Amino acid sequence: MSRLDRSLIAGLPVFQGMTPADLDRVLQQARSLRIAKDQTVFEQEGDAHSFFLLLDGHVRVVKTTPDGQQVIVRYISPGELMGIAHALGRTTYPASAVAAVDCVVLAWPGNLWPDLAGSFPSFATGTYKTVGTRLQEAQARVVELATEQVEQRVAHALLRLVKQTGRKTEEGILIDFPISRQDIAEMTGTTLHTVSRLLTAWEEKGLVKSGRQKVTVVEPHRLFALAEGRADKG
Amino acid sequence: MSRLDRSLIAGLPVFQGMTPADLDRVLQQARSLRIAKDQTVFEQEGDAHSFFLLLDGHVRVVKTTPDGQQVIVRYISPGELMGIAHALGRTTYPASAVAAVDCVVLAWPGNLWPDLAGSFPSFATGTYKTVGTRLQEAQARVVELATEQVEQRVAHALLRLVKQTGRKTEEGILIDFPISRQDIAEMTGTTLHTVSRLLTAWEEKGLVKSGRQKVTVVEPHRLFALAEGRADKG
DNA sequence: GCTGCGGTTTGCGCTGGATCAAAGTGTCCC
DNA sequence: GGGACACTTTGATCCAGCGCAAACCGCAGC
Repeated sequence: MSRLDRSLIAGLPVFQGMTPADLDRVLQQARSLRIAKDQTVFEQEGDAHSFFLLLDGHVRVVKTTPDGQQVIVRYISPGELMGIAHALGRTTYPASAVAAVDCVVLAWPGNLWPDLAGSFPSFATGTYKTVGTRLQEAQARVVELATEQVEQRVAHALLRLVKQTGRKTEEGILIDFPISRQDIAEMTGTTLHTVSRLLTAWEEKGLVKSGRQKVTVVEPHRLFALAEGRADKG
Repeated sequence: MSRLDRSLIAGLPVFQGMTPADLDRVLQQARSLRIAKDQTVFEQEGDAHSFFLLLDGHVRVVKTTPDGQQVIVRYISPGELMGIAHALGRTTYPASAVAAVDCVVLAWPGNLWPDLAGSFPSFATGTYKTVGTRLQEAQARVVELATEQVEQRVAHALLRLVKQTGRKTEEGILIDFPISRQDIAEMTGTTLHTVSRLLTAWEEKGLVKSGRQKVTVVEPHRLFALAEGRADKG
């Protein structure tokens, strides 16, 4: 296996405050993996053998209900940790992770966690901060689902994606990986039909442009107004 | 202030593995507070000055939307931590906590967290385990809200309460604090009207008994079947 | 006991979105 | 170039659950 260069991870929030030597030691324990599009990184209910850092690509974290319905919990962007069940004392993954595009990830054996967290307190703190953010996000989504109408929820979901993975183009801000109506529906608890109708309505109003597995937000501020429930003139 | 006895907290999951001397040292840093019914323990967005352990009573954790709608995030039972924003590197509380009945809590200054976590690793681990559980719960609720009908969601909510705070009576399992239709509605993203209709329907089928701010689950297994979406005969 | 208040029940009409169905369209692959 | 497949659009229908309104009830305080 080729040696991993510390420049891969230096500068990431989770590794802040670590010396180059520390980074090398951490990297020595990791394996680098290539995950093809639509392959799973880890499986819901599966034994939590590893935890991961996404280096490149985009990963969908999905929960499946007993009757087969899927809900997209979040998207992971490069530089983020995933599968960190071990850090929270769990032994199975609570969800599945599927590559939305071809990905590169680093994987550490899960049982290494206590060791790493002990040796590198700033790594531990960084991880817990991530967890805190995700807990808060999850609770925010509970509030959203409990109080908002579908239109607002879809608007919020798009804005979140724009913020997380938006890439500026001349048309507006493009969500930087293939995403279908179905995916958006699974993020917001609605159906692909309703999402499709919303997007065409928004497109007519000039808020977004969208195509096959592709969404570009043209006027984020107006979409935001919509998400907040403020009526949109035009 | 009266000295706090370690028997108050010995045996709680979060303090597992600590010596009596350790417990005393931790307790020395805490203040004990009495919170009257409907008083708030901490406020959403407020500066996270402390973290808390509920000794006695029941606390409602509530998020309020900009337009004033409330969502009940969870109920805290005796022995549980709350307001642990500090442990996750946050500086404000993401929600409010309101006493559902008269309560007794222990409060530690928030800035003591790194100190305590450093000195008592098992306390830190215990806390993170709690956080892990809550994250998972929150995600489970996202899935619930995204995929289930109101009837199933309300059934799930009641079952969760029963498990958490149920007290056996001759009629069935009573939820051990005053809870209104409105409260249940705010836990499940519906209206008190719908909750009321559901409860009367269930009462007719003999699944539950309920009254003013009071719910008793008579047949948990049948309610569970309902929550899972399996039709109920009779 | 009566009165007031907060909580609960119930009826009714309406509508946001789900469901079902079918036809369009972009893209990859042979 | 021509399928074929996956994704998307659009129409038509239906109903779960919301909003509104009004009555009802249990409990605390006077």
